[in-house]
Amino acid sequence: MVRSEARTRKSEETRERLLDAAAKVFRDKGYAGARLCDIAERAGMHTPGVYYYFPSKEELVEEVLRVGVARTRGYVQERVAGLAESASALDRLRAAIEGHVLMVLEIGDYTSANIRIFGQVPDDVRARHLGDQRAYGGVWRALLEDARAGGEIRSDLDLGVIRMLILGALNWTAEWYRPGPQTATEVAREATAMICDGLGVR
Amino acid sequence: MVRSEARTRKSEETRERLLDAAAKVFRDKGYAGARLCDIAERAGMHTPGVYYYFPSKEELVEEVLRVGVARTRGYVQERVAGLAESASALDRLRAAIEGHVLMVLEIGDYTSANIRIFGQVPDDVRARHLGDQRAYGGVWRALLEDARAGGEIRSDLDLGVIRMLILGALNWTAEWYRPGPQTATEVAREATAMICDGLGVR
DNA sequence: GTCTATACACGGATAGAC
DNA sequence: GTCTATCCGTGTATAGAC
Repeated sequence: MVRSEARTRKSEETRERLLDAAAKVFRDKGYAGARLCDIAERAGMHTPGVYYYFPSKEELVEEVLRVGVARTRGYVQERVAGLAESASALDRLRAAIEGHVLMVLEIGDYTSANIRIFGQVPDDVRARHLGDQRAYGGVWRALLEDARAGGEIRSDLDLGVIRMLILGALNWTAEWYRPGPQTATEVAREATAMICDGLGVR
Repeated sequence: MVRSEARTRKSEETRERLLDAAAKVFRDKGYAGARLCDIAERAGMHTPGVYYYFPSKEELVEEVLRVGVARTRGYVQERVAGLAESASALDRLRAAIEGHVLMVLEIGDYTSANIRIFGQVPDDVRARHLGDQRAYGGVWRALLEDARAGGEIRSDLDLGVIRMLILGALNWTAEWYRPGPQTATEVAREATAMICDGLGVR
């Protein structure tokens, strides 16, 4: 019993190493450009070893996508929930923006992988993943609608479009940000400033 | 002389058909996912025909990238230049936002292709293309700095980061927008509203 | 200029030993 | 569980006819 548990744990760890490696390689090379041998090597094994854990490249990428949204949603919700009761709806939106940026730039290889490869995976994989994606979109929809209901944001905006513009600004950071000139927190600060308050002088 | 000119013109047209096809296929499938046979078929020829016009897949994608930024920059600058003399720096920024969005969503297959595949092409192709990309970035840098110099936008922002956040919000529309609920012009309007004025009530 | 035929390399996936 | 060996489909690229 103990032995088999230990074995299971080791297997669990290897599977995770493999997923971690897959997230990084998919993010860097894209779906079609990522080779299973690159992923295997990064996880310290050879190509066929992958097939002990996942039946195909498609199922591997699917799991990366799934973990990506799940962790992102969890982290963003946690940050929003961690605010004081007195926080305004706009403050909650700011917290979500900051959380999402930190996941993309610092914490989440799975998050950045998800962002970069979602548009490249085979149609059936993307179709199966759409539900998870929409659930995360729902978090943002609620934040925006709360803010509008509370009169904290303008009433003349199409919140569906605004939601995608916000996520676009944040997701695109995965394409250009390199640590150095600015920290991820600074990028998040610029984002909340522009999105909530605009560039124009007040 | 006439004969050879006619031949050259036809060749020129075929080359353009091929590039048009390449832009669409690269945009839809990504760089690695795009097959030369897909591109050739869409252009009404067979795979080897491609090699009469381009020596390799890399040089083909390079040309698509080049045309993409060139046209985008041209169109955006044209729109900005078309404004009345009395236009403010913020109005000029709004015109650039609208122009860029229209290129991504309606006019420019090469623009959307560029956006979606730039991060996927082989390193040497991307390196050769960086100069063009930066030149277009310069257009936006100038617009933002003019606005700041004129006191039309807040002085506490990092314009380098802001520039990338703006382009991110606009570029990401290529990932989610489908004609239907909103027109491209409406998306552009939401973008200018959020970016220049912010979500918060004034 | 564009075709058919084909060389050639590569990457996903399987077989079977250990 | 992970290895070596290998199959096989696919995609870039070339040869050479028309």
